[in-house]
Amino acid sequence: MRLAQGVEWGLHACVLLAVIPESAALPAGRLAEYHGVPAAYMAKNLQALSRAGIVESVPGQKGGYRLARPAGEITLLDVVEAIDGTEPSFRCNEIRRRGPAAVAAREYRAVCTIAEAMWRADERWRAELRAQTVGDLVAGLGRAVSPKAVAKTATWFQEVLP
Amino acid sequence: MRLAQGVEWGLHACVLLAVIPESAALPAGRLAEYHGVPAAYMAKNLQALSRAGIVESVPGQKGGYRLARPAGEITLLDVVEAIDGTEPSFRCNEIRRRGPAAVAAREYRAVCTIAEAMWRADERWRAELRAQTVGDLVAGLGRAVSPKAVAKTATWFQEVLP
DNA sequence: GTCCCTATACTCGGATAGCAAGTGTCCGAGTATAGGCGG
DNA sequence: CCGCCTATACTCGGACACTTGCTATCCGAGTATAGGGAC
Repeated sequence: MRLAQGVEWGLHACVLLAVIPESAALPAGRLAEYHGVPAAYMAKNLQALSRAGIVESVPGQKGGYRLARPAGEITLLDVVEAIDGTEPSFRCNEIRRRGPAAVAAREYRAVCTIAEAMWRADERWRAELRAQTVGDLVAGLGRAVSPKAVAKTATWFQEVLP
Repeated sequence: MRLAQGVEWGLHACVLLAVIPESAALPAGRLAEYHGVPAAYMAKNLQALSRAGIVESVPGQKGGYRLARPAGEITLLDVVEAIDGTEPSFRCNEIRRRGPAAVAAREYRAVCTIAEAMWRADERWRAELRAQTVGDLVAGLGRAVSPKAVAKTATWFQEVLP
């Protein structure tokens, strides 16, 4: 089970968008440049975030992307589901209804016990992601990233932000 | 993010192996037949379970597979990791170290905040799977599966078990 | 000097190839069994 | 009648094609900007 690569990029992009001035917008190319990833693919993932209403796009020259709502109201689950999809990781194919022990469909009222257990674990995973927001990540940034990196980022901002 | 198909089959297979007499062994072909799935692919997954020490194989004629230890000591996580692998769903590529804001490797002592959050969610998922055993599934089987299906399974057992 | 218009350059958005991993399959090595033979 | 031996048939185990979905890319539609011209 592997989460899509774009989830990592989407999360980093959201964090970066959360620390720029609220009125400014950062184009996909710049976001890709900052993270050292292919611009075209980063753009694709940003489109997914846009469709989900997490970021909003500003068209035209000097346009780009910015957060559609405060970072504290964007959960990690929002970002993950926007890029990776909402369906649970475990998909029940009801194989219990096949083979020699199969009985009439009427008999299968209770949900498959195995699927139930797997979906419960899935829900735990989602609950944890739902409990944390992009704002929390930004708040914890001070102790996690070195002052030098902060300074270089600030310099980069002055270059790309008008 | 999609869990491998084989996980579902492996779990169902373990449940079935848990309800047959302890000394008996069920070949891969029979397990596949019971669940209505391709025999060759079911065999592949059983091999993974065998490598992980969850089931043990009995070679030769009248051979097959049986649980390597009591069902109560086989967690769902054991089965999932045996088939789907043990690496976490989120893979951190350290993209923070790339691009114009990158600094010396020495500065990145703290783990990436985003990866930390994702891995914590992953651990919640694993903890939930670790808390439930194949034995628990078997215990809950009585209320989940209809008496008719139980009867048909018993009949099938009499055909395939010597 | 101010306002309006036009051309530009930049942006996003969706449609299009490439590749890796999961899915599905096959055949060979090994072993417990069943039958036959000899004592 | 009993024990041993051999041939058999069945099992698992690993190596080989194929398909789906993620990865990566490109080009067209749309818009705010910047510059120039008219008043």
